[in-house]
Amino acid sequence: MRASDKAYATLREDIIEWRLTPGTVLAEVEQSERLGVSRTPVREALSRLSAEGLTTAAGGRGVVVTDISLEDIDEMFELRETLEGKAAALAAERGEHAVFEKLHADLLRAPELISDTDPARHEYYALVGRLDEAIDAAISNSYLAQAMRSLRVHLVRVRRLAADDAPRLHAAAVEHAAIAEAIAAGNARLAEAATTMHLNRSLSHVKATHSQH
Amino acid sequence: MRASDKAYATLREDIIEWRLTPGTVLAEVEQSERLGVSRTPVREALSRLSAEGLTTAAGGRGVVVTDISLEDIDEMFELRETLEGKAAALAAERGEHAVFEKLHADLLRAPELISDTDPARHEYYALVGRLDEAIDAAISNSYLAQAMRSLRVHLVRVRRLAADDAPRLHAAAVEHAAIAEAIAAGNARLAEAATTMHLNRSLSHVKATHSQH
DNA sequence: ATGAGCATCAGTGTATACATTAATTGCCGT
DNA sequence: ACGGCAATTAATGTATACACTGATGCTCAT
Repeated sequence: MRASDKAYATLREDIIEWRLTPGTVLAEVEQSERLGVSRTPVREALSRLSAEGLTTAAGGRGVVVTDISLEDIDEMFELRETLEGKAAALAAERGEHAVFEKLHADLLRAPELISDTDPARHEYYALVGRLDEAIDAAISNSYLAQAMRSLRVHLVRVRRLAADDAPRLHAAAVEHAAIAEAIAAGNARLAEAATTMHLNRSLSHVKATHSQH
Repeated sequence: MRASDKAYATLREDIIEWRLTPGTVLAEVEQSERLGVSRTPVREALSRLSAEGLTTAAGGRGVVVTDISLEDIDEMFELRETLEGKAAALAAERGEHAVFEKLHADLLRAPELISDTDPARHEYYALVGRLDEAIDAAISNSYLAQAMRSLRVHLVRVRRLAADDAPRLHAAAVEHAAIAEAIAAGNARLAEAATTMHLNRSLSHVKATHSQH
């Protein structure tokens, strides 16, 4: 593994997990010492992070971890609704029905995964990730897929803030199942509507839990 | 101006203007000699270009200029329709009407700019650029604006291929004017429809001129 | 003659020394 | 005492030397 990859992965993880909080300045020398590599791979890593929007170049004086405001969350979900709504519709038109029928069935059994002892809900999130990947593959549009991937990075940060509880995850699984079902049925408008509903409920939940802080 | 900025600007320009054709490998030492800077800023520039998608990292062996296939153009316009349609609708809801009334009036006078002697049609493209900027500002959504900016880089490359002729530019100006008018009227659905029409006509024109080669 | 293995080389990956810039602090003048 | 200018310093920006990896081509053995 290249040193720049290591630096990038570590910093990215630290930012997404909120160990590095917004406003923190990431100085090259400081991070190179912390990560045990030289400045060059650190520069490369910071450059990649800034391109993703996780950090922002602060005019000559290092890069700072990007903040996420309440308006940011609204904006992100507005774009997300546009992109994922279109993606769901395209998947309904172009996807393999069998793939989404399988996902639909798996998602209906998701409560088993949530009631599991794993506090991080790895299996549940892996299943939802499989739905995302299936949609990505079905749309046959690398530019749209790329736009969704860029956005997902920021959404993961938001999710870490929301602290999904079991009731919300159960409801979300049902919503995901509805999306998969609509795609499997080849119903583009229904798939888009199901996505819109799911995202609006997610946003409401995020804002509700966020307002408690 | 920093050396890395210079390297980035030069390479970007060369790729967009098709002086560097798809498949060309950009070796660090080679480019550093050509641009008169050391390898470090060249690396930085290539990194930025790859993040934008203008180049693709070819597994350890340098980066290559990204190709644009016919399918790519279809995919780009599919995403563009999604993003710009939404943007036009939001601008109709949130924008300053006066700004778009002014743009509407200016766009109706665009034929004067096209019949001008300037072969590059700087003034015309500057006017269309002002419409884009006005929409960007009106939507109040930095994530959506960012997604459109990322896409525009690739669209400029496509436009260079299409070689817009005067008749098409006249028609496009009318289409742009219709978008500005709908936004000024605060009619979101009309603005989205006008955008859809414009983009479909643009795509047809691009594909028509492209198929001649 | 052909195939496999080794050696050479070209290229990127990393470290570090040096240049440059911008901010902060201290001093001087008013 | 306050404000501005200058010097210092700490950070990034750049260049370059070195390391390492992957590829290509040559040689030797079968």
